[in-house]
Amino acid sequence: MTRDSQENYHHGALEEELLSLAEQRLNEGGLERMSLRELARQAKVSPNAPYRHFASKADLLSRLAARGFDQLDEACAKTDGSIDALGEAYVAFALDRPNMYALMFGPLLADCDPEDADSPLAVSSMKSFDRIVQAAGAKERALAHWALAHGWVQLQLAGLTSLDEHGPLGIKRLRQLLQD
Amino acid sequence: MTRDSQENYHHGALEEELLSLAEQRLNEGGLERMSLRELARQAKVSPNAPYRHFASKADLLSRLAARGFDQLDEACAKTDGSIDALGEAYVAFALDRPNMYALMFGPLLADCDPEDADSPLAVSSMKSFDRIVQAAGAKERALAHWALAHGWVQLQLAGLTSLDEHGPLGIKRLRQLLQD
DNA sequence: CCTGGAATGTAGGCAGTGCATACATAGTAT
DNA sequence: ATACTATGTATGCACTGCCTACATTCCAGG
Repeated sequence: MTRDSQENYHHGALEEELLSLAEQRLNEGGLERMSLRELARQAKVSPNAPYRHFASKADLLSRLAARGFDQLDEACAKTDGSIDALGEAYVAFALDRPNMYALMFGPLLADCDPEDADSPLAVSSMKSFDRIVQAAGAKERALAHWALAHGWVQLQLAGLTSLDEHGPLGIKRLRQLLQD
Repeated sequence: MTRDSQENYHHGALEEELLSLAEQRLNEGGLERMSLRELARQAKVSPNAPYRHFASKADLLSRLAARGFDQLDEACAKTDGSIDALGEAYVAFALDRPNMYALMFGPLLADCDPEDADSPLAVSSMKSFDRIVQAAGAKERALAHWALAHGWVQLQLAGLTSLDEHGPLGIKRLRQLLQD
């Protein structure tokens, strides 16, 4: 190795930068076009360097999803804690970061769940769930509200809601429509 | 080419077999492990043969998703047409074919929607939507019911519902929980 | 019948990927 | 100073989607 390369042979904070780059790339482009090799390229590092910090690509994505749940929880923490306010913040977050939201509720979540309960993703997702439970008062009620918000988000992201001529719907309105 | 290969040089129904194999492989294994080349291998055909029937892998998957919507619609058609019965059938279908359901509501749906409205996927998904609208009586009401059912399915598939100690919830119960 | 084009298959190759193994270098505790 | 560990590089393998070129088969119009 040459002399001057000694100064940056070690990156110093590769793990953080990789996650940050991945998040950026996820929010702009999408999940399909993201590869470990390209992340390494952007971090100006060899193609295999990421493997010193992440066991696999799925591991990297799992960490990223955990970060997403943390951000979601942070956004929810800024509300007054009522179910409606929480629902608004939840939907706004998902619509603002559709790719991140898709990743968070992708196959990674279902896979990691049973295996080890203290993986970053399991921990962060549970924290989000706990907040919803607290706002709803009971687990079953929390599940119901979560299901409605989640489904509503998904339908909007899939473009299925372009047929409502009566302006944008809110969660409260959806709940009303469910009562007749 | 040798003499005996003349009899099966042309497969005859490659398109249908590829879709069928893909569906099978999707329902068993999952989407990640499915590759065009492997489908071609299973159909005993050259790696590039699929490209005579599908413009790309995404095209194949889009066709497969359309098939999924057709199957969903078929399952819904067997009910009495009430919202509750339709919801039950909907949820049962999704839980029975989780990977197919995930594909149907994956990025392909959002992508194809605006471009051309008569792609197989757009046509089949709209047909499903129309059935829900008819059962619900109005578009907005249909969207609300759809969102609840869809979200509930997703939460179950993600394994987030393992915390309900009070036995399995139904959609009707969920709707009750939303009313207080 | 036969013949020319369209449909459908094969052959080979390219760029890119995730990942395994082996090796080099930098930081750190003793 | 020296051993150890963390972090990076080099090389390579098997695989993928997809491109271009070529071969074979089917089928309609003379």
